[in-house]
Amino acid sequence: MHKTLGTFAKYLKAQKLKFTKERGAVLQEMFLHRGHLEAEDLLYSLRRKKKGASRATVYRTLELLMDSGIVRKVDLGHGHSHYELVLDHPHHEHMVCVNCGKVLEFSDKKIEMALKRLCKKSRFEHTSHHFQVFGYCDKCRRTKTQEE
Amino acid sequence: MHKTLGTFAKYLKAQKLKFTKERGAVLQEMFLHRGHLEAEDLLYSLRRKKKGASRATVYRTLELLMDSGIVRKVDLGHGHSHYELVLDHPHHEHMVCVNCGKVLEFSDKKIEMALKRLCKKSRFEHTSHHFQVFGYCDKCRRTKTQEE
DNA sequence: CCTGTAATTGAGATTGAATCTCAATCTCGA
DNA sequence: TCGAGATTGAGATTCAATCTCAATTACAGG
Repeated sequence: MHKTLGTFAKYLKAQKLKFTKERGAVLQEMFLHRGHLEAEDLLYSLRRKKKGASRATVYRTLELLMDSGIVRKVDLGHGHSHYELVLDHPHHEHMVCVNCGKVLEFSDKKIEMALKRLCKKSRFEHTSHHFQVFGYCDKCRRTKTQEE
Repeated sequence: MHKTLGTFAKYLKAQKLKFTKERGAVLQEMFLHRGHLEAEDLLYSLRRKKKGASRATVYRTLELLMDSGIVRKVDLGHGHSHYELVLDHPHHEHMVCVNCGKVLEFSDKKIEMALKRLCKKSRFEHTSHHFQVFGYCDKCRRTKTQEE
């Protein structure tokens, strides 16, 4: 947290932006929850603690956190965004359980290599990608089988 | 088209639903445009031809077309859905140019295999997935380089 | 070809995520 | 400490998508 806070402060200063308690609160909340967080959850979580920040500020701050490389936006196929801390967490993909919503992370060198090769073939300059796999996690798979 | 129309009619009958001119028009429009179509574009395209179908009907019909396996929903990372005909078009992934919006399709056995293996390892029952790659298509890549 | 009924439609309201507006407030460097 | 310029928040707005419900339509059975 301390290090990340420093990164954020440095980023803000470089952009001639200001460090405010609202911005600090949003970053702190991201650390508290870890995992994949929705903007609305973050908003209500802050409200409950009376450390409010308006909806607009939450979204604006998340934007800044992304620009400074502290947070990344995650698409879990829910039709709205989730956010996660980058930290020492390298790029990865997500498996989403369509029954309980659980999210597993994975990454695979073979897939990365294959993608690189495909882009080259299509003369496509890759900048980023999203890969969401949907299905049933171990637990829900078992439950489902019993019910049938 | 004829064959697909038959499939749709059969599906509707089996579900005790009715074949209406609005539903026919939506399916026809999907054939006219091919490629990846947004629901709103489809709506306005129909309106221009006075073969209207309300927004509600367009969305409802797309839902039916998906249930009957004629159309599939595509996530191109735009924050809203696109739709494409399934036809003899097997499953594939998308490369989206962030500059001009062009969409390239690809699919890769190696990636499929790797994914299968990963799911097995995580005891995850795969049902579907979305894979969007963002970057610059050949043309935009060249233009971009010149401008720098 | 009729008819009755259950499905369908469309206009407009509603939802939910996300963004915008702008007057009041706050931050921070000089 | 002061003031310019950044920030905030309440509420309006946008946009995709869904819902509501009265009026309309399709179609199976007679």
